[in-house]
Amino acid sequence: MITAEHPGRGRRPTLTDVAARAGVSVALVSIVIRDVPGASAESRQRVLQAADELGYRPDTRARLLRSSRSRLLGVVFGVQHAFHGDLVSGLYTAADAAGYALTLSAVTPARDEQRAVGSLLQDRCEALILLGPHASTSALAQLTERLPVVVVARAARHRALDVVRTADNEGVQQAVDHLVALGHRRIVHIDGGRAPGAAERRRGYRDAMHRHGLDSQIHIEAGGLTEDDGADAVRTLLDSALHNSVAPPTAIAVFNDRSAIGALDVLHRAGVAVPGSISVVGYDDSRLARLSHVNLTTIAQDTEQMSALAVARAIARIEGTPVRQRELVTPPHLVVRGTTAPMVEGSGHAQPEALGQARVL
Amino acid sequence: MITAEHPGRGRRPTLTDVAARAGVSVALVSIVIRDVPGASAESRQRVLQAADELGYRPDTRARLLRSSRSRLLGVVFGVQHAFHGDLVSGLYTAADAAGYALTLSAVTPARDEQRAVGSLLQDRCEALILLGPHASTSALAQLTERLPVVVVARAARHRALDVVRTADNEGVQQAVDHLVALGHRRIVHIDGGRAPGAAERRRGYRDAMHRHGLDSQIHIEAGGLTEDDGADAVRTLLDSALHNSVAPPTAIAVFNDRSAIGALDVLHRAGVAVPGSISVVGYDDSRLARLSHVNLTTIAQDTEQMSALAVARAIARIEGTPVRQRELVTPPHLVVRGTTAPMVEGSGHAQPEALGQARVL
DNA sequence: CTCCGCTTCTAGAACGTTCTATGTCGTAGT
DNA sequence: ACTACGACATAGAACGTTCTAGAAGCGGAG
Repeated sequence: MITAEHPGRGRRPTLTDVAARAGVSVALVSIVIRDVPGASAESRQRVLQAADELGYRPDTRARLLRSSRSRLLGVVFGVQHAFHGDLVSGLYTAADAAGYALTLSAVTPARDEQRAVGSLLQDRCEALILLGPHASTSALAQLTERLPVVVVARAARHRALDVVRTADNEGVQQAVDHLVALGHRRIVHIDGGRAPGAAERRRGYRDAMHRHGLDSQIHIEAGGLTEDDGADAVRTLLDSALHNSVAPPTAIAVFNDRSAIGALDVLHRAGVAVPGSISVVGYDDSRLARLSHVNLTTIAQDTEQMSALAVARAIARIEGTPVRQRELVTPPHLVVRGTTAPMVEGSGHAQPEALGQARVL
Repeated sequence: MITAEHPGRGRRPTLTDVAARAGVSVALVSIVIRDVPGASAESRQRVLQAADELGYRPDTRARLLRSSRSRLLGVVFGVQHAFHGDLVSGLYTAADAAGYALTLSAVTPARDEQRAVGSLLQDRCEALILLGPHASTSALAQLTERLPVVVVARAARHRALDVVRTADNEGVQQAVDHLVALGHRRIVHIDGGRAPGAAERRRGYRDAMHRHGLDSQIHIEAGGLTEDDGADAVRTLLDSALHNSVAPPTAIAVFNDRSAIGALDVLHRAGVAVPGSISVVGYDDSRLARLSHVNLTTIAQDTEQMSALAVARAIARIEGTPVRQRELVTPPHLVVRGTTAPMVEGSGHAQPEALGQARVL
């Protein structure tokens, strides 16, 4: 594919070089390279051969400079978040299909969002796609004065902002529905505290419990978004079951996978069988959840659809297509793995012998 | 920072606009914007104000087009690998400090390395930095005919390729040294099979054991790079300790963190105390290892130094600075966390009661 | 033979920068 | 008073591409 003809690294070949070698004008070479009508089959062939021999590659920057359109979407993502990685994958394919290209700009511990956005602004992007941005809604809104902005995986209510996110409440509802279908009734929610999305997931839990007539069973345990938060919450649950002789839950819907993993860890160490005695559902379908020894039933956000929507929306804005709502909410879906099972008779009752070790922790 | 003066999204302001508003020539504006000598304090002030009022941003592409130098480094990374994320972070800061900019190009399940590289080639990068590339060494070498190529975190022996990687053998040696210093003697290595770097880590294990006069204790258990591989290996170890009444190891040095986590999981479930009965060392210092409930002692690759070296090397090639070796090998370092502890008397001997549950798995 | 229309090709002007060369000051040296 | 010089400013050509307008060639209709 890459011909080794000209090993010299001196100057990269330009249209002029190709034109000279093929014995035609620069304009004609441009026509052939872009594969637009206006050249005979014969010269087309000749030009392509010359280009190949020289190892010619069009210079994107010069190309963009000339044409007012850049067909370029800027993407800001967190280099740490596995979830963003999935989204970026989807963005590439969606943009590709629409004939747009992507420029990535990473947020790292040493490179804040502002710099990431700044570098994209200089790059002639026609729109910005921001994955889970930390900036305030008003700061984001200000950006829209320069170019369309699509916020992904985060809520942001503003008339100028487009938002693509998952229906977090529905996700938790699905988790609860699943657990109820398995026969569970004492279902606890370990929440995400003040994390983005946490409020909505709490709401989803309450609604679902209510819908199933389980209002009396509603129990929200304070959690967070790290493994430790989940671990703490489960310790609290087990302790109160032990001391106050409260019946322990038979199922737990956790705010996210990380927290769920902390929860699982404590359950294992306490000798509580999962899913034998307690079923656990996470949220995110992160890589962690898929690990065979974790094998966590969880709620997946459809990253593919989200990125497709984000790209579509960005392009709609660029091209001035009228759109209905500013907020696109995709449905999440349940991924059943190994941490949920039908409730067996009696397993719902306190099992002192199984919970005995809980104090060790 | 971003003035809202001109909400119109029509045309982004150019040097000409700023020049007109400030009442000076385009060239002078260019001088001021680039902050090079050749403008009076007074007009500098006036130009900057005009630029700010218009919300002017230099157009990177036009800028690059004009100047032969692009000061741009192309980076190919896998969007899935947490490790690459760390490297990218480091690359940004290193490049920044050297006055270079980065263009990222991601490898995703649907976008192979060739495309990632191709897009960078069109972007006028002056050098390529490839993180853990999959392409064959000869394919990589061919690229060097066009521009300097630095391969990171992977071995590649070729006279035209620069390589930055970690001394994998030293890493395992440090792990063994640490364990020996804690009093351990029966130290097993769960290896990485045919994974890149596995052979060298095996070698490091053998050398270190030999250096400590523990040749008779050398025991390499077949592993791999996933959690399951580690789990399987530990099961084998425990089984053979039980059936053949072989003394079980008091410490395990595992190929990588993922495999170590699988190993830890099996140990926990088998009721073997870590680090009470068995110490475990991982490799990579991945995010997983740092999780509080995992808290794995591990070997860290110095991503910061690796990325600094990669950038430095790329720039050296670009600027024609002569360099000594083509291969830069950085030393890894031990990160002591909670899965290693001094060997206690007697803990090295078979503990049937502790291993009893191993068969359950 | 002229004129039209078609296809194929080309010259030359953009695009937004930077760079080179040159110009215009005012001040100081002879 | 003439030159010399530094500091500041500008005109205009690049960079590699695309785009607009038009030229050249050619076959066929009038």
